[in-house]
Amino acid sequence: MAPPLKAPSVKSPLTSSKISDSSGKASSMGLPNTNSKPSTLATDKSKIINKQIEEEKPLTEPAAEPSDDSEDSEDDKPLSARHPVGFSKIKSNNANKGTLQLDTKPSIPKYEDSDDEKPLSSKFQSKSSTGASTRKSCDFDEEKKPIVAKIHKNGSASKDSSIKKSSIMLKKRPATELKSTGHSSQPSGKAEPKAEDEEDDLPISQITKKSATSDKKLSPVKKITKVVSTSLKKINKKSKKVMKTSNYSKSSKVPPGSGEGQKWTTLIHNGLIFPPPYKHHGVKMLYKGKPVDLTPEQEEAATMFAVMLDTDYMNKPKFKENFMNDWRKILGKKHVIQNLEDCDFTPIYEWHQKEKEKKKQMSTEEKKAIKEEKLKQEEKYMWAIVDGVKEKVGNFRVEPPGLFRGRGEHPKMGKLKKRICPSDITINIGNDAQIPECPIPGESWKEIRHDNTVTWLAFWNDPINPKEIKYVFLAASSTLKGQSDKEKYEKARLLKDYIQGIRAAYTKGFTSKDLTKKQIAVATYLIDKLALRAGNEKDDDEADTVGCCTLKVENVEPLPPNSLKFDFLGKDSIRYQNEVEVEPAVFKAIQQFRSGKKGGDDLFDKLDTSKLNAHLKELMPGLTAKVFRTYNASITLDDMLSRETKGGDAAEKVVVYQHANKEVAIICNHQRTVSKSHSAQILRLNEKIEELKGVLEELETDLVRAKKGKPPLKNTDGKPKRNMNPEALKRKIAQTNAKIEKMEREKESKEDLKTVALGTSKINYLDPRITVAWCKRHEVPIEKIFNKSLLAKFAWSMDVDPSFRF
DNA sequence: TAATTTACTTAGTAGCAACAAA
DNA sequence: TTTGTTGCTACTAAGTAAATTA
Repeated sequence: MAPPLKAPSVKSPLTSSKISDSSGKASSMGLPNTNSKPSTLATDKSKIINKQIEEEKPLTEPAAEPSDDSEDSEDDKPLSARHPVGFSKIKSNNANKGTLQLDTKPSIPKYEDSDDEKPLSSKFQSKSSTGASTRKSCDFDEEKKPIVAKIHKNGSASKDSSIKKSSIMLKKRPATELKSTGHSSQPSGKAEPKAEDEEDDLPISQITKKSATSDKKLSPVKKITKVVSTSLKKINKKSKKVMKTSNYSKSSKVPPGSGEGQKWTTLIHNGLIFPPPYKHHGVKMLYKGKPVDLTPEQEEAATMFAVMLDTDYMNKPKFKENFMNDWRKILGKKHVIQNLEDCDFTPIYEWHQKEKEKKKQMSTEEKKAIKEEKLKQEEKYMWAIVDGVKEKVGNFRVEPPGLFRGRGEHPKMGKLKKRICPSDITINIGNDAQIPECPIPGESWKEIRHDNTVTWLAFWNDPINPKEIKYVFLAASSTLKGQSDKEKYEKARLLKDYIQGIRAAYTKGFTSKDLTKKQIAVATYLIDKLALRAGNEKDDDEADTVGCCTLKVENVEPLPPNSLKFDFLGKDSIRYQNEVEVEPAVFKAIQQFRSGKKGGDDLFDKLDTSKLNAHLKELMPGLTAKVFRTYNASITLDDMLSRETKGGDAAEKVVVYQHANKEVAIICNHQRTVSKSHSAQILRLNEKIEELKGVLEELETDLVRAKKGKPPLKNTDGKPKRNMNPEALKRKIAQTNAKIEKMEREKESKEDLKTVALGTSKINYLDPRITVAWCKRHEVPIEKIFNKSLLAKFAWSMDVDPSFRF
């Protein structure tokens, strides 16, 4: 049996003082191999065959069959034989599970626990309508009904305001009408019937007719070509794309595919809101102890720096250097301020603190009034109407100027992020929609596009790195985002059918004579086993972080006989530290890849993400490196929930869920910095526990006395205590014990999770249908797991069949 | 084929509001 | 009522990956 893996420990350079490896919660780092149930192998194989017959989908040959013998020889082995490590925890449990019958209904997994099979009442469905993103017509709809236009609002329960009525017609597109990928979320085959029902509100013919009207009598295809008129250069490409998807126009009911081609037919929005202009405060900073006069522009930059005086950035010379270089440009060469060391920003800092304090001290009414005023100003920017559906816009506020807060050792940290003007911004909007008024008088947008093959509403070039683009997108609750979210999970589910073959293939590749093939095999293994990111190439003007393909020799240390010690900075400069036993062939391969290289050389010198992904695509259609993360995260959740959910009340089941969530977060190395108050909180808990232990001791003494018929001892302050009978004392002792235990658990859990971020995986990696179906099966209110935003984001998953398994 | 551009997803955190405990 | 804690949201940086260009 492989030794348990160490959890990646936790130390970002930026925060190194705050974080330390919490635990070595060993078992948790094991590779989620739940797919490896021997029993499901056969099932999966039959699935592949069924799918191909049913869908006439030749696709890429499922990698499940790299060759007949390889399949026989590999798949027949328990997965543990091929992945002796990393499976430590889950593997052993799975070993007991190998009794499933071959299931002829491909997408309906069988359950060991027959209770699980019982679909709960559909009360759940109705519950989902309380979520922020209901499929029901909202008040807004009702109001608009008389004007044929019906806008379905997606993504918020907040009050509506009017978006200017447009010449185009509005129709409903419920989120449940997401494009089916052939892997229905409804194993029962009743895939998303709701959409049709709801569309009944508006007869198809009517919709089509309206669309035609809105299209100014253009035939749909013509119209699309017209809408897609970004630039002459692009017309050919776009037309091709459009042709591919043009059959959508047969019925407006079919939402445009999100994968490629057309994303929308009509798009209306009001542009963006800009931050208010800078307000000169006149507080003078000191230079060599003397107050300095600054122009508003100079003062603005000084203030940006001053408000960061209490951040970690002040300990970063690069931050200060970059700031000073940019500030100097504003100050001018001859300015009295010549170096940062002689600057004293505290007067501005203190002024800012006072302003914050003032704000805090405002009465509730004042705060409310300000909030309402802000809402009033922003309301019109908050929404877009996409194909007649009112959708929330994600980031409708233009980013304000400030100092760049790059993470880790970012070479550009501290640089001045200049103010974005309308003339920096390109707007994307429907051809027939009114072009948003530029909110700053006398200025105008950089460009207006009408590109319906993209989902962004606007963009500007990042002032820090002009090659980078900042986009304005719809919110996560929007239909468009929901659709691609669902597609993401469907792709990950598809990997389930191929994973055995892929694993067999890369295992073969470990000993390939072709070095590129060998590196691809080992890299894929690491991505699968350790959930590493792909690792794109990075520029020199970014923080020096790596992913799998960009690992350096110094990041992976072989520890004989067959372990690897990983230590590198990944995304966001979060440190990944892990020591893991690997297959001997992998160990040997890594040694070979390292030989003759220096520490800073690429470990996989024959490899980059495009080569890797090109290879993965040969194994499964659409497969890329990141799919493994989604797959391993979701299958781990599904597996852990099914194994660990026992009886008990909802609260106990929520604990099971959180435990599974935590395992996934650890696998994905999702970290957070330890909160400033963490140690104080632990200290306080310890004090309380000690106090309770004291009480317990007294009670026990009293019990002994009470049994002898003696009165209790006096209190610590000398006062007499109430005389209780032994039974009452026993009850009290039990209560106190329970309290102590609860606090101990609380403390343990707090300590355990202090560096683990649970939210990231919930938002991005865990198929919400697993959660929703589990909640339905076990009568756990979904609100216990998903907050309001997640309910809105995952609206598309709410009607999943309770029997759904990933 | 490599480099660049484009479009999108994934990520941690600051700040604040809601809630709980004292 | 005050203070501490928790959880949510907005924010924006930093990834992935495909398409396009040189």
